[in-house]
Amino acid sequence: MTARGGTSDSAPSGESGAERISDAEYAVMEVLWKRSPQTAAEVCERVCATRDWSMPTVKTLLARLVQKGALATQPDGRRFLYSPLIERRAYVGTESKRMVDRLFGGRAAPLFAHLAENEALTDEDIAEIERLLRELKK
Amino acid sequence: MTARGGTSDSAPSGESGAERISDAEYAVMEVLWKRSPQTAAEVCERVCATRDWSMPTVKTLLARLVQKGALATQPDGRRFLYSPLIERRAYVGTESKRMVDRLFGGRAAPLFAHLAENEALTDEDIAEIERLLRELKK
DNA sequence: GCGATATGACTACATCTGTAGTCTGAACGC
DNA sequence: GCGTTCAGACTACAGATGTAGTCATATCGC
Repeated sequence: MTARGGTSDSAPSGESGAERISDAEYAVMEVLWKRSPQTAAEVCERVCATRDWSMPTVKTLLARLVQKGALATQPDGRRFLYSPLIERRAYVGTESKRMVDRLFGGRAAPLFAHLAENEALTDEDIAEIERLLRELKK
Repeated sequence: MTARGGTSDSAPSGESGAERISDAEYAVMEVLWKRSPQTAAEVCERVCATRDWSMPTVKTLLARLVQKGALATQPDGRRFLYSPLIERRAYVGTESKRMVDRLFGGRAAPLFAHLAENEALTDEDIAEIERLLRELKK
């Protein structure tokens, strides 16, 4: 939740460390969750045009993610191959829960009400949610 | 909305300004959404013990929120009475959507899948969501 | 083998956020 | 009226984040 806010106390994925992954860092993680390992240059190819970043920016973000324990490095000649150390689903789960806790006191129904009101639910979403609800009731 | 991260571009509630409300600032807004107008001292009474903050901290957060356009001030003698300029529901809606956009590509069903997996859905939530689904299908 | 180069290491700086201290003066209370 | 006090205004500082530049060097390629 984007309230951005520095000194938070949640782990990137609940594993180790206590740092958060920032928006910019998350964009880098997304690239590597899609495909890894990759080099810094490869990551930049995928993200620099859309985000209007330059290579030094990506390198900084990668280094910070390594520092935070979110990425692993594997030497490959003069460069590193970067791989995620946290799973996307774990990260997404933690962040989702954190937002629900923060904005909705941990309750999912109010969140759903909000999304429904704002027409953020497609017919597909509805069908999928109904399917999930059926499974939950088993 | 959590990835904390400074220079974001979303408005507190889509009204004016381009600043985000941080976690700490949000705690202050919550107090004033519950009851306003209130003075800085009153806000501190409600939040300083639980957050282990002192009065200067609250005053800073209030001033920043005023600067961001999220709070209005009404002189009352030597002090101000603070009131929200943005509605909680608007803020919560924006933040929810932002997170769904960011983590789930704007789709709500995957979010529910995550919450369901993590047992974040109570029986009450499920019943409520079903009710909302029924209304949506009308 | 050697010059070129890519890339990590390191640095820079502005802004935001978290937390709090200091000071002044208008309001307050006696 | 006057001393006191409270609270806004202002300041401070550390850490996080966004964005990027510089440099040294090991690897690369010829």
